[in-house]
Amino acid sequence: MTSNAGTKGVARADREAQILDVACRAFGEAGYAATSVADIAEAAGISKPLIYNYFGSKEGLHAVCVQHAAETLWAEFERSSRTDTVGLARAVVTLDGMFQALAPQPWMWRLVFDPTAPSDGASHEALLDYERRLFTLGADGVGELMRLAGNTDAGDTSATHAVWESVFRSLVTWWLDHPEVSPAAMTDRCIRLFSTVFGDLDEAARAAVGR
Amino acid sequence: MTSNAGTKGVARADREAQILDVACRAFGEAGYAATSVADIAEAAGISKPLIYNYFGSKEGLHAVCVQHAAETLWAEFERSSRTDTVGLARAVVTLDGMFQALAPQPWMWRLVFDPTAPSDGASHEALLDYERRLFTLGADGVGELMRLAGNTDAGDTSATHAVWESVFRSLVTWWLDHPEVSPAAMTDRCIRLFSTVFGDLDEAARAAVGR
DNA sequence: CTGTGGTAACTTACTCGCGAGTCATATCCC
DNA sequence: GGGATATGACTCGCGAGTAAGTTACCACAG
Repeated sequence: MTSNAGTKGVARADREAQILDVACRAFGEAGYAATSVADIAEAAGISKPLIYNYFGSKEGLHAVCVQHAAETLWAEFERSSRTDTVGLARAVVTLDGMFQALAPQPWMWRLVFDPTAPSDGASHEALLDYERRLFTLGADGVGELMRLAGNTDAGDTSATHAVWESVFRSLVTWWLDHPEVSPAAMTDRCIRLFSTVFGDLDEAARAAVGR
Repeated sequence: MTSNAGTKGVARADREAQILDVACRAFGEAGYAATSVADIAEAAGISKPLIYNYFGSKEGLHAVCVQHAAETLWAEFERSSRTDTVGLARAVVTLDGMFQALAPQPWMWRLVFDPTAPSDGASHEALLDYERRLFTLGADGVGELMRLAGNTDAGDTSATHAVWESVFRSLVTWWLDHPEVSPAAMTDRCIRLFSTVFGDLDEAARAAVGR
């Protein structure tokens, strides 16, 4: 009986890309802690040592996954931030962009907000860096709104920022838990919710996302 | 050298209570996954097998901890729900009660909302039961507000409920991350934030918590 | 009031499985 | 032949769970 070892004619770069793709899904769907390297190898149809050859360690592979996911999400946040909208309109635009970006690869979200991710090492650094950038973006928006509302207390602003990020996350998470809802329908829902809570939205909000 | 075995004159019930207390802190502060039974035994100044004698398994111990914590939090939610407040006033009362209940034992919160808790078994059942009860309570409040606002869409109500729970959780979490803020100061902060976002609060909200 | 047996409280020193990480080796292509 | 691609079969540590034995307390017989 012949061994299964030996090249299969797949170049390293291609194999790395394939492993990365499989790993992103696995880490994103099951979480870092619940995913073993053997799981990923099996899902990719290769053996465990190949992953170690190419990525060094489980954490090294995770770091690359996280960087990829963070870049994807960050690109979307940045794009939204460059529209000339403010306040709730800006929020709606950002949510709408995120729904569209996540539709083909919903696991990317949980990959970035994985509570079982390691709390040190390269992947942790990548996440911290992403969170810092995201924080700045969110803090700008919230800070301005608070100033407009006449509240300049630092603690209040900090807490409001935390609440806003949490609202954003819960809307995305709710959508991820209801996969039958299209991105457009979810954006409409967000507009309705904001209208219900804050009163009718500025026309700008609807216009910004083409409603 | 003599062995260390043998009773130390501590009755089973007392020892169980002591282990439970130590375990609640450990699970609540580090999370279920990151806490080993040996850690708990060491923190309690006893040996691992004693825990197995009394609680059967790590998960069995966790189940008792979770039940204890859920009962504590639930008692507080129920108490708040029996006040004759509605809308934002009710929210403020509930937050205020939770801050006061958590002040002497802040780890109880993360014990209940631990993302690394097991996803089956007795402790999972206890958490599901708690969440179901909590869900009903929250759904009532949110549903009524949505109806008053003229929105009866089931999906909208479901999403709003998710957002409200997330807002509640993020306010508590923010407070837990700022231990220098007293419960009373945090309640004041919540009142200010709600006022900033929704306009001035009904006097009822302030009166309900004695401001 | 003093042995004495039974039981509850307690520990030391293990087993066992799982998953991260490694080593030696095999096959293929140029 | 030599380097890139690949794998089977390991080691190793950690944490859950256990078997077997040790000590202190207590009820009761003498």
